[in-house]
Amino acid sequence: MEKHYDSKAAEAKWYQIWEKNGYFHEEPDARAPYSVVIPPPNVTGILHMGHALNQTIQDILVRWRRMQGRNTLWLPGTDHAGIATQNVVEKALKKEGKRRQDLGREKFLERVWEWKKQYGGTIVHQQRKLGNSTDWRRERFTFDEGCSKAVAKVFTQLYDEGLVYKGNYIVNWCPRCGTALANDEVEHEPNHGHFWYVRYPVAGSAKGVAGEPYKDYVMVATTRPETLPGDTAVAVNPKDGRYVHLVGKTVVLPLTGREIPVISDDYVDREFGTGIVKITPAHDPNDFLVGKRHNLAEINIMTDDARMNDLAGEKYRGMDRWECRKAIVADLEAGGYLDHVEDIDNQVGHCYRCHETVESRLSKQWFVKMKPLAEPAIAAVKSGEVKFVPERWSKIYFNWMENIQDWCISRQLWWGHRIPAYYLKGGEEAVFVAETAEAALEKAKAKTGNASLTLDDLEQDPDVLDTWFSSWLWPFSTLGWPEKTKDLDYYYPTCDLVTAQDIIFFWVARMMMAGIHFMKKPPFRNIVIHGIVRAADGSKMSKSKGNSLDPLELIEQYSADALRFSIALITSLECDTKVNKEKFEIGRNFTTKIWNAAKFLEMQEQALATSGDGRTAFDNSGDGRTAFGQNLSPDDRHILYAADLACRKTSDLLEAYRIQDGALAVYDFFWTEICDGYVEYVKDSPNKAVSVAILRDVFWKALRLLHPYMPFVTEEVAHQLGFLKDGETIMLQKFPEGYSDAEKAAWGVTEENYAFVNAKREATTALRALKAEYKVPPSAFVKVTIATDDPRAAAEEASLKKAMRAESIDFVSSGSDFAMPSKITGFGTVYLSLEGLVDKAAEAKRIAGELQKLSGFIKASEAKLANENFVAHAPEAVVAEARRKLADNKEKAVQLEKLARLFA
RNA sequence: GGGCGGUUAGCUCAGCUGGUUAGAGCGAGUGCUUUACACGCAUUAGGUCGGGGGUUCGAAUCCCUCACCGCCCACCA
Repeated sequence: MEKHYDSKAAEAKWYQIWEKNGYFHEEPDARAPYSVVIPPPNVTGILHMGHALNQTIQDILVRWRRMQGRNTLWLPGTDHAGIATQNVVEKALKKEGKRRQDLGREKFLERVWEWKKQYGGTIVHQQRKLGNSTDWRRERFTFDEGCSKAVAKVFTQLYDEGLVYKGNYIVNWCPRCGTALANDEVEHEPNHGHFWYVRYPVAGSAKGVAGEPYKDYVMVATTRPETLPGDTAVAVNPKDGRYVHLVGKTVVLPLTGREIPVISDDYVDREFGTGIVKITPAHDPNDFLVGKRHNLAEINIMTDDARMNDLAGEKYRGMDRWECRKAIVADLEAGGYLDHVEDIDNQVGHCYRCHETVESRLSKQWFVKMKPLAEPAIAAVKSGEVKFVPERWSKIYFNWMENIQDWCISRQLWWGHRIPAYYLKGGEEAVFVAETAEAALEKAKAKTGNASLTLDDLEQDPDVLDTWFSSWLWPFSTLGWPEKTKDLDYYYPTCDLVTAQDIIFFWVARMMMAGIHFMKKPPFRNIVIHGIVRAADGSKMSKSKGNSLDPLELIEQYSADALRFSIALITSLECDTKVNKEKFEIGRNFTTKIWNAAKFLEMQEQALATSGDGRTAFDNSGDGRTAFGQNLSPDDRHILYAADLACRKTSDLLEAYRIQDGALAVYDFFWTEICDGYVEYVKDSPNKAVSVAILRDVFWKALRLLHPYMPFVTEEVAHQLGFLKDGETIMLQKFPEGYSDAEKAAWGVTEENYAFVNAKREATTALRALKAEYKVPPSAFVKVTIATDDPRAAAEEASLKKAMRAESIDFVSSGSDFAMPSKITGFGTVYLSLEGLVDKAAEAKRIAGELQKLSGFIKASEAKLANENFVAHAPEAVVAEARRKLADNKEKAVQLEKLARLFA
């Protein structure tokens, strides 16, 4: 093996082999399936830390299940991302001095498809760098032919069921993007604005004095004076004694002379502003609802790009909304209508894409009625059919689902699934919804009785559907729906959905609804929610802030395995993950450790080969284990026990989605048990051939346990060490399950032995600590005395001598008594003979401190044991443990007192 | 305003349904070029588990309350 591991070469080589050999791809068969669909990243996207986290978790689960023998599908793909993609292409056009309108719809869409062909694969290539074992042969795109068919079918079916409707509605409108935005797509931000207090004269009021043109008026406070021309009422609270007498009267709308009614409505907050609100149904969502309740006219005074239209009045027509605000305020002031202005802090909505201030606007949009879809989706989680991991997210899900609003699904874009609704040219009244234009034509003929209609007489709705309208079908549209395919039959419902908390509403909840409605089964069994990757200071990573880490750079610097393992180790499903670059050194260091340990094993085997022993004890057939013989040493049996434990633990933890704990378990097994523990033993093992064979066996187990976390280095090492031949892959090896009871019995692998060796190591640690405490150089050979009654102890003399760097070890019975510094361990009391000089005063002081601490513990334990209730109620094991601990501490105290006398 | 989390060692976090003297990694200190590995080995020091109350023989863990931090939803004309 080479001195250093070349991660780049290994990653490039193995990924290509895996993909080419079709290891990521399976076909339905008799085995149990394990399927996962990837949350499709935007086709415009580039890989960021969020993807790295999300996909690492999925790949760990997928590779683990595959090794368990499940028929595994991890389906990749991308999202066509309506606005984002259109923006990218429009930006490119702008550089050529063109707008999309200059090209026209057809040509523009061609441009977008061209763009997609050229750049759309970026993220898909980047994902390969992570080592994702996604089935690229089944890669899908939300705007491909199959997904588009599914979308048309779904829209049509929902329409036929009365769940899709077209309505006049107040929507959030982005004047720059020229499209409606869902509530979730509006970002509210604090704004320092103004409150303009405006007098609306009561109709018929007499002229007033100078500066107050009318005697009787109501005072309205508004933050948006530019919408004034659209007012169709002013409202007061019905319980507001100050104003009830006005209800039913009319006031004159300033600057227009139009008379509008005073109405009463609970919506008005008596405490806020003046308690009188101007009602502009066409430009405010709350006013819109008030208007509906009171049958008010809806006067839309703005154009699509937020300029004033004809209805705003001759003077303001064509002005942009902010200009108009200035003009109207000036005119109100000039006319004596403006009473005063106050500063106010409020929230203003912005477009999540372009950050333009959102305008509430009346328009015709398509909606999906959500209540009937939500109910069964709530029930599926309530019944436990679908589970959230961690469970607490179900609360958030319920909260949203139970208060669900209708979903505005139309978008005024060109890039997206065109709404399959058709109108007769020249009239918008009659709508024909069908999956194809031809089918719509048949409907039109039937409805109108006009058999001579042709496709030319129809025009399709110009709008497209919200991107999520294709994403919510992802778990089944990608498997072939609406066709009845084998894949659909076999892989649906999927098993786990892994995603971040931020798209529970956008995506997860909607997939639940669509899956249940169209497939009659929820789309997945477990919804695994992980946190968000944050910068070291806890803030969100963003390119503009410059605090984001680039996974590709991290791979370049530390390797893909390092990135994956580090992420797995530092990420808990419970909370967000804060990362900085240094965190990835954990994985990098671990990769190096694995490589070096492999080199050690190789060297040991080569040494055996030249000495004639060869690799006799190891046989890679079957599960790679063999009878190691009957006379294994305690250390041999110890590592076998540890390996057995690690296998069981890792599987159990992964089963519970405790990916972090699983990573820690394997890490600890490999580093602490194998490298720090067993490798040190193997170096001087009295029975090298057997010990090296055992090392080889547990090494192979460890590699397979690690493979889901670190696919590349495990594959490379498995081949380097000859665990696998050319043409084989670790990906498809069996995930290790631990040893059988028969094997463990034959080898004498027991928990007692495991504890015994741990105790032995504790004795070594204690001795080293004694050396350090008394400033004895670690390399110095010392005289050691161990007081113990364990009959197995003396047999460990050789290995202890080596580990302790002891010149001699005297084993004596436990009652013995020496005035030497000592430590009590599970192995016995370890004494260090101090032949050198020690600062007596300092030692006495230190010992006194320790004694004090110890007496505190002893007092506490004694009190505990004197407590009848404790003895009566606590489990026996706990009481026994307490007694033993007390005895230990008392013994320790006795030793310390002796030592104290020595230094006195 | 409604909802959900969090507060444990200098930092990032474990600690599952209450039970030894509360753990890990990083960081810090000290000592080691012992031929797998300084991306390493050995060793040491750091915490009255946010405050207060309660339940219990026993609370980081359960309950109440307060404080602070974060996120989500709805938003005030």
